[in-house]
Order: sequence, then structure tokens, then C-alpha cells
Amino acid sequence: MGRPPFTDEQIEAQRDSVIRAAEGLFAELGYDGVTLRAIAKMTGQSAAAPYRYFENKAAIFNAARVAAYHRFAAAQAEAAARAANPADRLTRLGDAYVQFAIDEPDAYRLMFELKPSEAARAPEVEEGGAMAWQPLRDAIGEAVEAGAISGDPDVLAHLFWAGLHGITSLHLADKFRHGLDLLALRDPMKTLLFSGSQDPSNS
Amino acid sequence: MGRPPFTDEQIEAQRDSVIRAAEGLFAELGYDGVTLRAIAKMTGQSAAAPYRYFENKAAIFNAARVAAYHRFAAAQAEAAARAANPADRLTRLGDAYVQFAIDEPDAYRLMFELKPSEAARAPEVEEGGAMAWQPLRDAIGEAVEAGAISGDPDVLAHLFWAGLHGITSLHLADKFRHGLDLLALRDPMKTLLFSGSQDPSNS
DNA sequence: GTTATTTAATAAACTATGTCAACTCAAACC
DNA sequence: GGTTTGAGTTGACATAGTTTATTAAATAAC
Repeated sequence: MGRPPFTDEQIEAQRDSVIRAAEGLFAELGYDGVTLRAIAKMTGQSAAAPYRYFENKAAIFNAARVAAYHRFAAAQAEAAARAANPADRLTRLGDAYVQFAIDEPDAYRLMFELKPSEAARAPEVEEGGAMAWQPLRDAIGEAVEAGAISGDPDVLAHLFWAGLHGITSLHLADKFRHGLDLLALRDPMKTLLFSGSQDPSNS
Repeated sequence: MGRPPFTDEQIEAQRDSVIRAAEGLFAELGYDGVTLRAIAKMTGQSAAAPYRYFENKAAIFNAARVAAYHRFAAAQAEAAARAANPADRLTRLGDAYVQFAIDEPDAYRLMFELKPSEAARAPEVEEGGAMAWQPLRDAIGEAVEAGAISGDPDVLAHLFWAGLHGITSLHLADKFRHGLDLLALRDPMKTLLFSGSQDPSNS
């Protein structure tokens, strides 16, 4: 007897609405600019309502970050699945990476711009991150085995990642001048990574 | 008649002590964790004292960021000056870049992790940033002219920057696993950039 | 239908922080 | 000595994260 608790679906819906509000506000206001009161107003609830579904503000953003990881991982997996061979798969993953950052800059920022000091490091976040990078790591491993590229897979994976993240984050930080943009760098970057990794001196 | 205003040196000293306190607190607490009251206590003053020297909290961090840019620029210029030829200069700039991030991770974070939403974009900051990258841009231009590397200088500069920033920021975000660290990537990255940029297909 | 009970949601309070306005007070100069 | 100028303090305000007490809603038992 007594009022029944929300079903898992209802809870999920509540959490989703909070996360969506947080994402939307984060896009234009940044972490500091997002207030719980604004989130609550957006979801049509009172200021303290989110506390029923989240530990605190940081937890809300952790969840938002995990959601972004999932979307990113899905895009990566899809790109990987479309590939015909290991080398093609790497190219597609790189393209998908850049494309995701262009399509969902806020999600990308959420993944990288929330530092441990802002959003306390949580295991769920670590997991989500690891999952998101798995397609790229797998593809590198395959490509090395297939002889498409050579070198230590871990080193190569980090190089790919670093290169992609580097141009992407500079793009998002609006550091490109003279009309030079992310897409203009994509091809040279590709050339660099492939020609470099075929160089036997870097293994 | 009346008490004389502080000399420029005195004002500079006051501003410096505030900036140093902000830097130190930022290192362990992040932007949000730094309170004006903590800064003031660190400088032995009362909470509102910094307002005599800075517009607001954001201005303090803008100044800190400009100071970081200056130190970075000095390190870059020093590295460039030590070089014997254009190709050597590029290598040294890359090494100095990575070394700076290792030596002063907080300064590096200050340069890149304070987003416009947190610290309002100010012209002084833009200037400082431009100055900091000038050595690298110059070196790329020289290296292209000297034939050490080939391609569009702007594209190459951004690629260098992106690669360096990519591995550096991943390092600072603590994303490296298996004992792999920044220094282990430095040589392969160098190989990539040079071998790639010598490839005529990327110009 | 009433009542008891459980849970969602609210409202009000508490605390901390950025910021500001009025005040204090020491230092210089007439 | 009195006056003025400016550095620094004090206390207050507004806002935001968070907590606690309370209300409202929903269902089962009677």
C-alpha cells in the first residue's frame, strides 16, 4: 500500500529530461552558466527536483557526458561497420570522428571540456570513455595485423587520437584563422598519419 | 596634498601576488574552486581587496593566462634561438612545447582550459596567444622556404600545433594507459610530422 | 468511502561566493 | 594641525548549490 514508485522507464524519462536540459543550457552558457534552477524550470519542476534523480550538479553532467560518449561510440561503430577493409576502416573512423565534432560540438565539448575538478571523476564516465574509443583501438589493431600500417598499436592509437583531437579541439576553440577550417586539415592529417605510420622507423 | 597613488611597480607587485595566488589555487582546485576570498587570504588581504586591481574574477584569470602565454612564448623563443637550422628549429620548438606542458601543466591548462564562457574573451588574451605561437609559425615558414618541409605553411603550422596540442592535452587529461606517456609519443610524432610533410601530396 | 502509508515534488532555509557601497585610516601636503 | 587622497576593510546583497521539513498524490487495506 502506498504510492507506487516510478517505474524504471519513468525514472529514465525524468533523468533524460534533466540531461537534455543540461545539455541545451551547457551549449550556450557553459558549465558555470548552467544553474539547477534553470534546469528545473526547463523541465517544469521546482529547483530541488533534480536531486531526486541525481546526487548533485556534477552527477548531472557526468550523466550527460556518458550519454555523449554513447552517441559518439555509436557513430564510430557505424562508421567501422561500413568499411571494406582495415585501411578503409581507419579512414572512416577518422572522418566520423571529425564529423561528430562538427555535428555535435556540444557533445564533443561535454566529452573533453569537463575536467575532473569540475565534474568529479566517476567510474561510469571512465567506462563510457573506454567504450567510445574501442572501435578506433580495434581498427588500429586490425590494420597493424593486416599490414596496412606498422608500429606499436598503442602508440599508433594514441597518435591517431591525438591528431584527431588536436585539430578538433583547436577548431572548437575557434583557433583557426584565414578561413582555414577543420575539413581543410582532414586530408593532410590523413596523409600524415598513413604515410608516417608506414615509415618503419617509428615502431 | 593627499596620499600618493601606488607607483606602477607597486601596482604590478600587487597584481602579481594576486595572479600567483590564483595560479596556485587553480592548480589544485580548478576555476570554480578558486574563490576570491581564498585568493585574498593568500595575499594577506581582505576579500574585496583584489577589486582594486582587477575588474572581477574573470579579469584575474585573463591576466594569469596572459602571464602563462608570456612564459610559454619565452620558452619557445629560447628554443628557436638555440637552433642551428630550420629543421632543427622545428624539432626544438616541438620539444620545448612538450617540455613546457610537462614543466608547467597548470600554465598549460590556464592557456587552453579556460573557455570564453568562463573567462570572457579579452583582446589582451588574444594578443598574448598570437605572440605565443609566433615562433612556431615563423619556424614553419622558414622551414618551408629552406625546403626542409613542403606544403602550405598555414596548414603545416596548424598540423604541428594540432599534433602537439593533441598529445599534450591527452596527457594532461590523464588519458594515457599502459605506462605510455607523452615522451614516448614525442619521437613517433616527430617522425610523422616530418615524413608526412615531405610527402608532396599534402600541399 | 475513509484512512493509512508511501513516494514525488515543493518550499523554505542554509551556506558559500562574486560583487558592491559605505566606511576606516594612514600618509602626504598646505 | 587640518585636510585631502587613496588603499584597504567591513558589512551587506544577490545568486546558486544543497538540505530539510512539508505538502500533495496515489494506492492498498479496512
